[in-house]
Amino acid sequence: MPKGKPPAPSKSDAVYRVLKRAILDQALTAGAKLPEDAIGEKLGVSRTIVRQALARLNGEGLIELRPHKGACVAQPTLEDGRNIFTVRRSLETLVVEGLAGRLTPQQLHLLEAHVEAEDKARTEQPAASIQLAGEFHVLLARLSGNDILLRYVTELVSRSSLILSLYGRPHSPDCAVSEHRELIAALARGDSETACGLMHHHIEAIAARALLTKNPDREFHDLLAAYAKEEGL
Amino acid sequence: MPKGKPPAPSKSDAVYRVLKRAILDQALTAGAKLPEDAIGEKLGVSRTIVRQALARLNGEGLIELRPHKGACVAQPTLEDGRNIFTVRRSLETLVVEGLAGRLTPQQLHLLEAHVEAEDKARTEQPAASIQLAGEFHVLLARLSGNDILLRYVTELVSRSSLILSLYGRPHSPDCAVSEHRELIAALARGDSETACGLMHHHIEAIAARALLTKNPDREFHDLLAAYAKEEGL
DNA sequence: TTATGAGATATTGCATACAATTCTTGCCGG
DNA sequence: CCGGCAAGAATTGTATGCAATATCTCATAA
Repeated sequence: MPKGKPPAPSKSDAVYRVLKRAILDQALTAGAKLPEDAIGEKLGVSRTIVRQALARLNGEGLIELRPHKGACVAQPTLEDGRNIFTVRRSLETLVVEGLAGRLTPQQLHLLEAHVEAEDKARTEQPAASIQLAGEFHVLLARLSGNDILLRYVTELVSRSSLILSLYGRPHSPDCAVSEHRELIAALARGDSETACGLMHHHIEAIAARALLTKNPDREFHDLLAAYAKEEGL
Repeated sequence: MPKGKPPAPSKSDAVYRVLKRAILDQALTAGAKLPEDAIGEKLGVSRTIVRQALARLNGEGLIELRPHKGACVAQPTLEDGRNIFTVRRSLETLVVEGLAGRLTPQQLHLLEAHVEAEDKARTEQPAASIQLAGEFHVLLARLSGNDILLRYVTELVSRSSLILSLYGRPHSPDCAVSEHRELIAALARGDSETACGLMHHHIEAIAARALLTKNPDREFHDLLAAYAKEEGL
């Protein structure tokens, strides 16, 4: 029986997951300060643990870690946003390219069930909708069987949520469920060409929705922020 | 003068760089144990610092971090190797796609100077040759101006070194300098199509050289290792 | 009123001490 | 001679304390 061991539910991991979820749910909005002490006290662990979690989140680009100034939820610039979606487009196209025509019936069922859940959430609980949409892309990457690819896609999807919260229209569903359905259909019939094209445009559509710059001042703000960062301010 | 501040020469970073270099230079061969205490003593820092560096290296896939059992240099499986090169091919093609025809004369000169250094090192100090070949790819990614892309390519190039050391023919130059030259030429004349094709095949060639399985037993070994890992052994 | 600067406060950087777990060694029984 | 077991050693996981740095407060002077 392939049981392995319960993967050592380390405290650091727990804190990491809590913070990540809080960020993705926008309970912690972009730019929010993340003092080690306060977090540790709230969660009942020492600063050591919190520090590890923060370091990991920093590595994944979800928070920024300025020396002697503490951590805060990352505020990706518009350029970061564009870059993230550029890489996402490339990698997720690679995912579907490897998946077309190679999905087992079980895997197809998994995907369809997920999309159905998305559809249901879309009307019943719009909050979870965003999360589910992201998880669809992660699920696709997982099915590719390529762990490295999975890791990068997961990271990029997470960061996309930040982008959306900063520049997207509030509460806009970031993925159209219909596009997910079309994609699954193309994958099922092994039409790699169409599937890649669909994913390509799907990501473009997400990027378009996410990079709306709901606030015109934001561009200016980012421009300044970029210069400020170069000067270490 | 855009000076910024001296980027806070944190001790953790220093240890991280030392260990990373040691791994990439194969001073620490794959599978080598990395006891926190010993490293800390050697480098004159506390375990706290070493731990941070190890966590970061773990995040980048250069070491493995087994709970309560310590860290060791990662031993990527052949499948990991294939996955890494698959993603590299996709991302580095994206790099040249964005670079074709957009390189300034200064940037072109930088690339040519680098290749020249590679060529010189190829005969004079074959050890540095491998490192320089990797840095060429990182340099290209940097010129793309896409920070996310740069981060991923850097990571993948590093991990490729590990793959090469495990499965490649010893001391084989992992990049043909001539291929780098052709690529630069295509980029200079803005021939995106050709440049992408060249990069595509270049990565394929690297993968072929890196995944030779110089030792036939290795496949078997990896197979066992994969199963063992599932059982938590 | 505004700008400046010194002191106070808060937060991070780092090292050390202790607890928990795993690995080693040597003994004992079969 | 071999296998199992228990005590000890070694190594990692976590918490805490001190030092260094940044931030804030507020008084003082132009």
